Amino acid sequence: MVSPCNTSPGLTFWTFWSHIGCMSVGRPLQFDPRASLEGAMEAFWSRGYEATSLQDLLAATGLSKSSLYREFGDKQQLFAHCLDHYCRRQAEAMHQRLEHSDSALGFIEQLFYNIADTPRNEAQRRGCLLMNTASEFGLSEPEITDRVASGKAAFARVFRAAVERAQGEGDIPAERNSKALADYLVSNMSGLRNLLKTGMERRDARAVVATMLAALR
Amino acid sequence: MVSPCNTSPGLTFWTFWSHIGCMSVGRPLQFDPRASLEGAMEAFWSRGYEATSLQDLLAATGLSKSSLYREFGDKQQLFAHCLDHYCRRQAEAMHQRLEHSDSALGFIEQLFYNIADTPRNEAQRRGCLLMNTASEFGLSEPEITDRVASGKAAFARVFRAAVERAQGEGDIPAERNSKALADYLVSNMSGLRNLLKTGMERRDARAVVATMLAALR
DNA sequence: CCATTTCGGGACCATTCGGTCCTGAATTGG
DNA sequence: CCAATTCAGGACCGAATGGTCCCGAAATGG
Repeated sequence: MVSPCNTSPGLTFWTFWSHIGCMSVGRPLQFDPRASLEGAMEAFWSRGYEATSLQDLLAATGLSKSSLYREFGDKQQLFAHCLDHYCRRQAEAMHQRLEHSDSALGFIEQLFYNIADTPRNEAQRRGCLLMNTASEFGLSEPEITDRVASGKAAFARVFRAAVERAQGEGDIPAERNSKALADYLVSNMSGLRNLLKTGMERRDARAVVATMLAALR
Repeated sequence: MVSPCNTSPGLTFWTFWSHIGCMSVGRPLQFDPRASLEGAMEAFWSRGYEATSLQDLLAATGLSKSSLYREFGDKQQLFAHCLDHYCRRQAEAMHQRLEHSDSALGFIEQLFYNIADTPRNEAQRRGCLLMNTASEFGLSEPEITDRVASGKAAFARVFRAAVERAQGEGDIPAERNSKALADYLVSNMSGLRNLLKTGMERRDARAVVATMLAALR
């Protein structure tokens, strides 16, 4: 009986034997867990949870079935990891873009117009994995619902920071409730992306964005 | 060989023998096709397309497997009928409520606040079947995509009528583009309902609605 | 070179999937 | 009562589902 030592970054955990040290004997990982996770995320993002089969996941990750189960557990656990990864990645990217933008309102505007400009094909108009998940699962699976809630909160936090910076920059009235505006932006993000899935034209989408932005002033 | 005569209202079709007349010999329908369709619609509405099994549909319709297939065809055809039925029913109900409302803007406000007030449980926060479908299928299945597009158009039409009436009543500036506002309302309907699926509190949802309504003025 | 460890692939599992079809019962008009 | 018709239920189907497990191969530290 030896201290379990998993070399995978994401799933490593430490027992009370861990101070002994983790001797890496045996065959090392032959794949990049991050890349595999990313691949699975892409698959779920494109097709949703139910419609993504294990076959799809094997193809997307490049793993064998046994490797996938050993590394990520069952389908739902893998999905949970993908969702977390997506939210962290996406929220961080938004945060970065906000930081490097000289106008917070400009950041918001560009973000939404970029979404409105999404080309009209299936591969690109796949929505937001987080809100897709909210739509598919709703409040049915607590395991998922919790992650969706915290993911949504992460997005809202970035939006709120953007709103408050825009208020400091004089682009949004200071008396507006930044939390409500942040939720409003999340709502419109979801709504707009969903509308794009109905096949809406680019110019119509841009008109919706313009209308939505008017509420910020 | 006799002229096929289907007593079901939804699926009746006429051959070139139909002028002979449709003699209703044999055992008549033992179920109400409308009620069965409604039941199937409820099931799809609650669980989505993929997650709803034939077993679920049999339970929801009260039909035997053979009856269901004879009456509605396969799962996807049944779903298409349910989606059409939902859009017709829902758009008509909205239209009625608009007609009987003395303020078009009030109609819009009440509609959205009612959504925001949806109790926080799984059964009630199941979103809008149309937008759920857009989310689940996206642009992948042409058969579905077309229906989603026309369903969305039906909703937008009601909203547009409401906006234009509100403009006539002086509640929305006449120079605002009613088509863009209508799409904006559809977008927010979808976004708000999706946000509710993340477990959002009632008061936060109402704050989002208030923000969204501000864009109309 | 060897003992140890974990790799990857696939055989195998029961279950469920959507879907077809057969059969006896039920209900009709004549 | 009979012939005609179509009902409802379930047996049955192949395929695919998510998931487990075994085994030879491979890569390690000593």
